[in-house]
Amino acid sequence: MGHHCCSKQKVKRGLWSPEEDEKLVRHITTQGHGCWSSVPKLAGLQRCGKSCRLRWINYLRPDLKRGSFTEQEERTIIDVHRILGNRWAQIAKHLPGRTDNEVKNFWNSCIKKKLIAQGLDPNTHNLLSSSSHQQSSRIANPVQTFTMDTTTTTSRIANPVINNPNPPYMKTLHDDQIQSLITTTTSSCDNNINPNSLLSVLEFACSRETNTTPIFSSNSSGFSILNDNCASNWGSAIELPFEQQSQHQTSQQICEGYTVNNVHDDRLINVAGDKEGENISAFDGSGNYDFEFVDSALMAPPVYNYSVKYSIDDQLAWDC
DNA sequence: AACAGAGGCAACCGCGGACGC
DNA sequence: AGCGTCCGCGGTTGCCTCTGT
Repeated sequence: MGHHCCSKQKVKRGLWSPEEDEKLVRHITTQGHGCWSSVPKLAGLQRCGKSCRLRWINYLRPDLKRGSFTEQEERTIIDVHRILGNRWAQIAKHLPGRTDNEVKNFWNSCIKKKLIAQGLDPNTHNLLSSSSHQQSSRIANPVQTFTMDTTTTTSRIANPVINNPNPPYMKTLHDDQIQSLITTTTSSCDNNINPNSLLSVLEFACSRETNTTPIFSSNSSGFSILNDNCASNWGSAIELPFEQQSQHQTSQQICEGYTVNNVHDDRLINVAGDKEGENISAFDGSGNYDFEFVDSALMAPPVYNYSVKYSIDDQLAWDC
């Protein structure tokens, strides 16, 4: 069965010839694509509009980056996938010059196997050995909205990002423990967070406060926040001197070993050099990280600060 | 050299949402 | 409100190339 958009006409299928590519490129660069369904006729192609669109987006667009994925791109894909799942188009927005199709293919052919080889479930990013119990219960009872419980937290959150399959601090949380950690309070936020992921909890906390979708990511120097609206965001994390940390914090211990400090502070954070102005991370050299989330659209931004305190052992684990 | 199997990737398919009439 | 069309997305397919025997 052909596409409904082209069922009436005789269309060619399969691989595109260089001549067809040339026709399509010439048409779009001179006329723009306009309505895709009219492109084949105007460009003199025996293809359906859908096929033309796909060919242009995935292959002929001039801003596409060709070649292998870099390690940093791979890490970005993994980190964003952990938050968003198989939303390839959203993930691709974090990778300038890459298409959703390319990211999807790379995931299926390469990253997926790497994660499995590391003992991680590519769907949940949790350890394969411990994920089945939690995964099944989460599917059966999906959690849509959360806020953090500030009083009943006793267990450390497992970190799904790290590669070491058996880190000494890794603990598996059962659902009742997760529920004691996180409680549902709001219906206005549709974030679907993975309560096993510290980063996911932080991501939720920020998005709840700012109505944006910051994506936390780990890298060799600590954490970053990948701004969902910024394609070239990897360079946007700024290290702040730790002494700039706010003096007016209200602490929320989200689990043993981890504290999130929620700061409502009038102090204007210097975001010079950060074009998007969306994220800042600071490291004081003693195992304390401080997140300060700033809305770049505001000149005198409300500042939401998040500190995560953890041991040097944990830092090493993040770095590996 | 010939063949088979595996892997990578481009393209297709079907669905759902947005939009206009 | 209902219908048709278009577009974008994620899942899937199938072809081509590579690698091992």
